[in-house]
Amino acid sequence: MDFTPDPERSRAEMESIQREIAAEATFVDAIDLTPGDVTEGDALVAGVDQAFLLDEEPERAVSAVIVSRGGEVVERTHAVTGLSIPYIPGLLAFREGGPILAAVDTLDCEPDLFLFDGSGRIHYREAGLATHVGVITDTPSVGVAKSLLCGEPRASVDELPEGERVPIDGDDRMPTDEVVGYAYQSRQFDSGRINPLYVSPGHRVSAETAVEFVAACGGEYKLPKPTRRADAYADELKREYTDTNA
DNA sequence: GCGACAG
DNA sequence: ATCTTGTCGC
Repeated sequence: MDFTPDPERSRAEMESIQREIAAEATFVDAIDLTPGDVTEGDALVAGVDQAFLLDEEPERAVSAVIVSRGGEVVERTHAVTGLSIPYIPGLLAFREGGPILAAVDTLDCEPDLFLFDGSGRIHYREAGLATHVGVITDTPSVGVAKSLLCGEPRASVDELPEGERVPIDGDDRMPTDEVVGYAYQSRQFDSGRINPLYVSPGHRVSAETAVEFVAACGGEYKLPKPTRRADAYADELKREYTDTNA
């Protein structure tokens, strides 16, 4: 089945495709590597993020991918792609999925795990960006979002101590009651007012393991290092493509 | 009609 | 996501 994000689809078709993707997705561990392998340096982890050129017609996206192993960057690549549909909550993958795949396709290596910025199973149809791209590439993937799309934290997420996590249960807007992800406080300074990350399975990883992987990636900031690096790289590229054309 | 809503 | 410098607070 071809799940390539086609922006020309009608909204109903996109939603239908997402249900098919969710059916194909695996929300249990189906990966050889463990979070420990990330720490030990035996896993190739790819961080993916984007920056946008919105003052153009059509708008363009700069998709950046940085692959590291044991904290060392081993490859980085990117793609600049035209965007055809606006951002619609729940349909993010149809706007950004194609551009991301364009960048991933230019990769020389084959990552063992992808970290996407956005949701995975924490999605109305359990098919967020991380799940969509994870299923298409059939590669283990994790979604790392900075805010919650849907689902209900089992407990208050305010003043969550560093390193702690709170399960996110599926709510009435979702087709499941299971734990679809975790609120995870990667960094916390003095008083607890920093929002946690919302980590969810993309494909071939369980919610529990997804958080462990994010924790194993480390980093001195809120975002896991692979994501932060991709973030910085995307911004750097954006500056380049802003003043020039090619 | 009202509220909620990844990036 | 993006527009944007300095600034309030620990």
